[in-house]
Amino acid sequence: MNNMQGYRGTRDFLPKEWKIQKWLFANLREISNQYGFEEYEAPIIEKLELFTKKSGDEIKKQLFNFKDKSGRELCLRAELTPQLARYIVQYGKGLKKPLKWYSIPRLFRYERPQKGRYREFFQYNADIIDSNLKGTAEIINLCIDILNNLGLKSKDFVMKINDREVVDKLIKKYKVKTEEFYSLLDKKYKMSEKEFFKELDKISKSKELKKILKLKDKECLAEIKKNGINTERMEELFKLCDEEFIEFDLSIVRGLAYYTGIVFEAYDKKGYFRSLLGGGEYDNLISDFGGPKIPCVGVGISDGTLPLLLKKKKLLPTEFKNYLFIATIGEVYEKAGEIAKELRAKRLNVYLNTSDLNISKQLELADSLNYQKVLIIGERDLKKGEVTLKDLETGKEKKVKPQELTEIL
RNA sequence: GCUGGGAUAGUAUAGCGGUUAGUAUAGCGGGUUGUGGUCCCGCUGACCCGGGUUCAAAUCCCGGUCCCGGCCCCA
Repeated sequence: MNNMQGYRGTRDFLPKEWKIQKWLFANLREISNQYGFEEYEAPIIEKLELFTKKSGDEIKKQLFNFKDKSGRELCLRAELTPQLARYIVQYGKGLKKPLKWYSIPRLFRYERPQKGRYREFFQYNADIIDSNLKGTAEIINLCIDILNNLGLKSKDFVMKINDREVVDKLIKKYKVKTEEFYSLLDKKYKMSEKEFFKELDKISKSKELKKILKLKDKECLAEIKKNGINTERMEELFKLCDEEFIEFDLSIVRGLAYYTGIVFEAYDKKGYFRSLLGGGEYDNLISDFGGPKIPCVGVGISDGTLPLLLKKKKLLPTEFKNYLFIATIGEVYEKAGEIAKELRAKRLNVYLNTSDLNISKQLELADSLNYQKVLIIGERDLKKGEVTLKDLETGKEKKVKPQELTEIL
């Protein structure tokens, strides 16, 4: 074919695709604002050190890193949280807390592209700096609201919640190896139940633990409590969230080291896709970056999986209406320009024909661009002091005087 | 890092050793030079690259490149 394709793992957003992207962002912003979260931004380029600090040099394999002309080690940001941590360390002293902040960064990861995974992607982030259990509930409710607002209901997704502290207590009580146990939990849904318990048998012979892992949701939590482990925070959290959407699930552990308490992930109910979003409480990140110890909670929603589910559920918008298209016939451009200027002064969406297309072609163009109305300004009519206003949906049209337009439209 | 599949017009596809490389859709032009959507006609437009096998390759073989999946990982 050709070698004009874009770079591996990136996506090209023509107006058609970008409109959907913007629609998604608009939803995220709307709900975030409703929850009183403030938007912020951060540089796409950062010092490499900021990303290797917490995750070690290993992470370099997954980063787009490079040197600037003075030899400084830099990279394209692969996540937002370290930048947020940097902001808090750098500017946090002067900011009243708690902070409820969100952002929709473009992120870059050097990894193999897969379904719903790209090398360049967007990931909505919302965090509460200086948070508590109520804050965690607020973030979870925010996420549920976002998904609801996009048209996803409780039959479509479930918010799975776990508490890392509970997992850690299980690990201690049943004397299993932390890494092995986490890794097994994480893989729970990737294997059959039989396989899972066969694997579990290799790392623990405990009948109690086995029983816990056989149970689900509330029953699982109750069983854990019965075995003397404190599950109070989970119970409190359940009171603060909408039960319709949430579920306790021990297998939600999240990969990263920085989560310390409650963690959560939303999944489509059919289990077609990877997680739709994920987040949790992190208490040590700010201090790890040299700041004070501040409990935080955050969530990330990337544009990898979520649009796949929305598409499957036919929830992506297909039509974006524009308002007024001004078509011209003959030498009327000056007058058309004046009219456009007046209407635009009213903040209306006005497309002014600048082409030499004939009226048929202009109407076709207006139609394909989804304009609701066309104002036809023709030489012949204009001599009579008239223009034609046509409704593209109904096909009806009427003659009006140019000076009436600002009233009518 | 490990693996499976694939590559034909802008897009989606048919063809599976000999085809004027077919179809749909989009684009452009016309039917209709002051009226779009429907309809009709026309035009533009493609076999990823390199090598091999063969009288003959889009088709078979080898290598490359790229794409799409899965595993690992997933902040």
